[in-house]
Amino acid sequence: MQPLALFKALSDDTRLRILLLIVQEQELCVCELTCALGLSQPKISRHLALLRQLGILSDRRQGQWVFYQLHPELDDWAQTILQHTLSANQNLLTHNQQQLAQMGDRPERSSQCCIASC
Amino acid sequence: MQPLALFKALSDDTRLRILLLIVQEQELCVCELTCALGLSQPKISRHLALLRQLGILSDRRQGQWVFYQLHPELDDWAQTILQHTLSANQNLLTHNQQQLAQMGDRPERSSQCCIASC
DNA sequence: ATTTGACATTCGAAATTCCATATATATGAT
DNA sequence: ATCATATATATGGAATTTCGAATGTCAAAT
Repeated sequence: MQPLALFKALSDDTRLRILLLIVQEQELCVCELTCALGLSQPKISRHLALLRQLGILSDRRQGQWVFYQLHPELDDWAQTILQHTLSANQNLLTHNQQQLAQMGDRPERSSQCCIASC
Repeated sequence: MQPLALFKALSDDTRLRILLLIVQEQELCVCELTCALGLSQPKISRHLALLRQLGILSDRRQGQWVFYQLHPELDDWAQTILQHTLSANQNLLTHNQQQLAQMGDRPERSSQCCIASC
């Protein structure tokens, strides 16, 4: 991951918030992000596609939902940048986290579920 | 310094290199940057003006030359981001550093000079 | 098979960013 | 004063990015 590519990805408010929220929450689906950011679904989706193509995020489908998380093979330095940006700027996400907390009917995760039924 | 503002500043190759070089070298003047990056003087100058207006760089004039360094009041987290980006991507600047090393007639610094003559 | 909800993609318009060229200013030396 | 060097700014156009609206796709449920 070239520094320039990472910083271009981070130079848009929507993408920056998406990434910091995901760093914070580990994994979020499109509808949760749409709700947390209060933006249209196509807009969120377009930026997620960009972050996926860059190798910053990875996605997994679970039924109707698509969950995004940091790509497991994202360079250490990039992960550190994100982590450090988050912890030094927690206040930025306050409103988004409230929106997420108020959201009803959030989909359940079943990735690390019990053995048999999966 | 808002994260978005910093990342927008870093999302251009010229500005990214300028900043990383300055982090590495502490202080550089316009002609040194022009030489190290192999770009036109107006181009360098325009990006420096932008970084100055954002409060990322500060400048001081010394005779004919204007030297730029990281703004002393730049947020800690921003400095950390820059420092970490540099140390994890030293290879990016190899060519620029060679150009700088080959440059003749580099201006002398006299900021921390002796008492009387200044 | 159809419907529904979640998500992705396409397209043209609008906004932003970038650059090259030209020009202006400041300093030091003659 | 004048000239050369170093640096700054202004302008116009090209290239890139972003967005909204409409449309397409996929999976589960009926």
